[in-house]
Amino acid sequence: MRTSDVPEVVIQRMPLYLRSLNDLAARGAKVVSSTALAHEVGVSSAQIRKDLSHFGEFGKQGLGYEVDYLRSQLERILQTDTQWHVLIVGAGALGHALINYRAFEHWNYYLSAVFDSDPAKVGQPIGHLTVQPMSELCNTIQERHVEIGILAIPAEAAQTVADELVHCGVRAILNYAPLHLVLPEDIRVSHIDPVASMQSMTYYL
Amino acid sequence: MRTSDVPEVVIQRMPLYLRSLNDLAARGAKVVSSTALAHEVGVSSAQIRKDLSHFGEFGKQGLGYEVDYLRSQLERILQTDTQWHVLIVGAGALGHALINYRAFEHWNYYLSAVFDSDPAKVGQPIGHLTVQPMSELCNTIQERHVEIGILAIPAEAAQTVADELVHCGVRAILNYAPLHLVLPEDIRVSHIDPVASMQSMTYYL
DNA sequence: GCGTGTGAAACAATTCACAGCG
DNA sequence: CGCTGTGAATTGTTTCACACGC
Repeated sequence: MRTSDVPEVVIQRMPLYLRSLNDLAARGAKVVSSTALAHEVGVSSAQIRKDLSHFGEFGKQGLGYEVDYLRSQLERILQTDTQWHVLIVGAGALGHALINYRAFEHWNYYLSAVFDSDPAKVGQPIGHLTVQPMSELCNTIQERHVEIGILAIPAEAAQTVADELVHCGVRAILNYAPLHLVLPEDIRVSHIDPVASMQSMTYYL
Repeated sequence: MRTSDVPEVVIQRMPLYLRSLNDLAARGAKVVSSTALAHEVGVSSAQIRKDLSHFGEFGKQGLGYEVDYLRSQLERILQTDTQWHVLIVGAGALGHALINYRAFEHWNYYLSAVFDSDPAKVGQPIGHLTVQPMSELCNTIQERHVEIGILAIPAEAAQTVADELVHCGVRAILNYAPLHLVLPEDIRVSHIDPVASMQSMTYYL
């Protein structure tokens, strides 16, 4: 199947499947049915079968899916079997938390550098990194082949910094700043906004 | 319109509209058309008009929407015009970042308490809070009328703690732990998973 | 028998396009 | 004339239900 005809909602569910397969493997499961996996992930079994069918036939009729095999296939599809170089812009509390978040490295996302525009923060160590000045942004992206940027800065600066990241070669941005980034179509953007999540929930309360 | 017939995707977009209206107001805009707001938010103008129509008629034909009026209506709908009491479980790097994140208070989400199961962390100050032991969870929820819980703990503990939160009266959970929580239907859950967001992006790279 | 993979059917969301009103 | 609000049309997503193969 070609990239362009897999719906984006499907791509967003694939990581959930991968995560559950990982958990199942850790618990010693060798085989899993779509029904069992569905229960684990919180979706319907038909949805899992349909989603996976976009990429091939991974199961065995009457049996289910081999956990290790399906996991390796999902890792290949999501490209989590190769190393990615990531940088963070913003050395505040969020930047700290992200750098200390071990799950990134566990999933092959290596935090290569952290930047901040505040001269008082430049030079400070955070985890295994040292805060660099914004002037070194482009060089670092190109020298270390950074493909992904994380924006952990206030909204005011985010569009400008995002433009710079893209200009220097970054192709995906995880945006923690509360605004809609306008970027070229071929740049992937994911947006995390805890306040928006809260507001959606309080609607129902 | 009744709650139950407004699609969930619409509810998830409402906070984006509110945020942009806030920005527009800060920039001095008095009136905004669906086209202009759409540009700001990154959706189509028809979608904005359709979404808003679920809740009433807020615009003026030939003119657009009064920024302040629409904003106040969205705040009412999302219930961001009332104070909410929030607690955090997990006093790690993420817990620190969340406590220091001023946007919560700005939007009427007051962090009332932080808990951790690690005795070494109990008693430590974080921002304006002091880390409490898990044994005080239920009492605090009930005494301070906490409606929302944030899980900033490892996946292993998350289901157990979520069950406890719900048992003690919490009605919405913002879940940072990488697993699917199984909870009663009337409990709202939002899930934030940076790794899943990354994995969806690297699919396309 | 069991559970996948998949067309067909049902359902949901988005876009279109325009009547209607200020 | 400009822009909202909204049915109708389109497009997209999920569920159903069953043929097929282990």
